[in-house]
Amino acid sequence: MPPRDVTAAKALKLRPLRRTDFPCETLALSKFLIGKVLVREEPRGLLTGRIVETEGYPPGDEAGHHRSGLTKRNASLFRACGHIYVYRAYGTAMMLNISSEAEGIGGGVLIRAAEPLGGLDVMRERRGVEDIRMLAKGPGRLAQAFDIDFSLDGHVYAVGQGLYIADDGTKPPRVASSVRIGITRNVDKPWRYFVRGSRFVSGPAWLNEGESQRGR
DNA sequence: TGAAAGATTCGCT
DNA sequence: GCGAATCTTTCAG
Repeated sequence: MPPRDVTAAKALKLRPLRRTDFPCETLALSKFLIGKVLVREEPRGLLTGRIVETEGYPPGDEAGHHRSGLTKRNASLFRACGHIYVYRAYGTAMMLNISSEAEGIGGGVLIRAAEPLGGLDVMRERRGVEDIRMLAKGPGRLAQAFDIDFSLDGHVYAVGQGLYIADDGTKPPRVASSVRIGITRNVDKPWRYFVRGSRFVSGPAWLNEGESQRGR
């Protein structure tokens, strides 16, 4: 008989994706994840949110943590695509990534923001805010709302491991791209992807209107 | 062993 | 809207 989590997911009409369903290429995976549902399994129930913003850090990208080769800290980025990489930036914010290239090649996708769908009370309690738009808008907030920590780092992505991605059958949203946020190298590469018009996307408003509407 | 940088967030003006 | 807080890892000497 299936675990309770799986039953609950079924009730939400979620179809958990397997690791083999992911495209094994950084930018393809970045776009693929937009519109999918991030699911966190925890004792109090399922936390769910639709992914509305990602950033790709392909092999050779000077802005990626894998730029200086394999180290103890970034080892997860060099694992086969579908491994979870978690790290802390600026001492306070946790970031959730998924490795996106073949074993031995450094590359990853950062999940930057999500639209909360289920488990809102738990998220509000963790985040200490009521506004639904503030629950998972930005990588650090998303990680806090979904209780992401180092215990997930290095795990192979798999359904039933506490964290997975699902498809709820909705049509893929219109995806726009822009330059990435918060980096100092390769700042001109348009490897950030987001749902145009979503209020749950982080970053300055002018960046989220889409590159085609910037007027130049 | 020390110094510097970093894929951000929060609070205050 | 702007500036400070915070901590781990990495690189250089």
